[in-house]
Amino acid sequence: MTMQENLSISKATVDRLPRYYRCLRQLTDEGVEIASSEELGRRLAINPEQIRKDLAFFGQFGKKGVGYYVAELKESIGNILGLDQHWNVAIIGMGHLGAALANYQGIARLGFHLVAIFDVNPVVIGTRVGERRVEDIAYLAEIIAERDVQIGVIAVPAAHAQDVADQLVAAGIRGIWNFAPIKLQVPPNVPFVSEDLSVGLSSLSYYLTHTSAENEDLSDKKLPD
Amino acid sequence: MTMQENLSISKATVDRLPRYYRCLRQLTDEGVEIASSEELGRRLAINPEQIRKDLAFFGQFGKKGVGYYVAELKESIGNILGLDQHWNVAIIGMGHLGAALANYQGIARLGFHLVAIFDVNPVVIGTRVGERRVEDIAYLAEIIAERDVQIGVIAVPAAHAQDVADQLVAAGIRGIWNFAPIKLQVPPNVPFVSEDLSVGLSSLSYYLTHTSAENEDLSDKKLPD
DNA sequence: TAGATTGTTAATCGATTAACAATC
DNA sequence: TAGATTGTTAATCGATTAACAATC
Repeated sequence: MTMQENLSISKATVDRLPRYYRCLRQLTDEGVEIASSEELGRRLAINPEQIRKDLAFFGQFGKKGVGYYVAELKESIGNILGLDQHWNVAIIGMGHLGAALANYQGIARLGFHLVAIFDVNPVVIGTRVGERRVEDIAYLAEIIAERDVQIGVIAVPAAHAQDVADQLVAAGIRGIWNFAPIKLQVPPNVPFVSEDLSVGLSSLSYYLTHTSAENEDLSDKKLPD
Repeated sequence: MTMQENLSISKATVDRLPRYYRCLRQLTDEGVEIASSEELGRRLAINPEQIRKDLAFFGQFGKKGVGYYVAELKESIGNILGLDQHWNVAIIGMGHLGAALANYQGIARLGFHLVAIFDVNPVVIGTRVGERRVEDIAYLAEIIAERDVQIGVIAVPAAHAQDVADQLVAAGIRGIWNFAPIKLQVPPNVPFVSEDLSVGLSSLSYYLTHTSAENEDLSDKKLPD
């Protein structure tokens, strides 16, 4: 994922927040009510100091000598990430990747609402993915306005990605989650995050090639489930 | 994607190599024979100095006063990434994500060979994905040995990911590309790269929440096509 | 030759880690 | 109170950027 930071919070810090959030959810599920930065660090393989530092950018969430109240911290980080807001999402491109994203539980689990799906292929248009109908991309602007879509997910071939991005921007989208391996050009007020899966596989190849019997542990890109 | 570096090449550098490689491919397709670090930097939105620095870790690939011969540099970076080697890949889990990965052109385009697909679901076992038959995960070890699989791709639900990883390791897998949002525990000699898509979407939410009219440009995770 | 661009060293910048006073 | 753990400042470490000599 790529994103240029603003304010003074580094991208590294922002990228760790979702991981803290997920961990706190798990702790909630396990019935754990209090966790120290040490415990969080153990579970995430992140330095406790790092965690405390990251959190300190946003406020004071812990109790000295005690730790963090899991429910409280989860709520706070959720708010920092904006997960308490109502985000309507549209996916553009119903190829295999688009379909996987449309069915990806993680999106709904984080509270995002998939409200529109688009494709250009007449064979695909009109079919259903989950409970949603695939719309003709010709009606992109119209439907985005109608359904108040804030986030567009680009899952079209690289050759069409910039065009789709332009259309999304023209339609008033607020942010883009891009899966096409191109350098997206969008106005500075439209944040976007790009994912490039091939980087992960290629770098794995690199590590396989360069580590005979060395110790490995590469882990920190991203993960659906 | 996450990976702990070895030797002295930083993960940041390794993660940029695939991007250089893709750019050089595009230049090849465009018939461009020579490119300067400046030109590469423009196309990738990376500092020319950064590019020269990254390449310098591996050797001297350019010609002073001239630039880089595209074909040569592409070949060199391909070799550094180990893309010249023959990698056999198996995907475990034929849910929507697994199916998307099985159909993901990027894998084949980089020269990886998808030689096995596994699932537990009897309904899915025996069906075909592309030209491959989905195998019963019960035969994982057997088939991995038979087909000489080096790379395992974990696309099963988080709850089963560690179990699958253990099986892969026992079967003698050399590296793992993991899509489950868990902290994988594997022996130090088995490199792995983890992808967590939800990080990208959550951080987009963060940037949308924290940048009213600021300028944005988040870009550097990963991207399929 | 003059101009361009690399490879590499030095300077800067930023992120991570260590240390510790504050305090629950 | 004594022990634990935070929040935060200082120290370290590493990565990026700038500068420039080498040279095509």
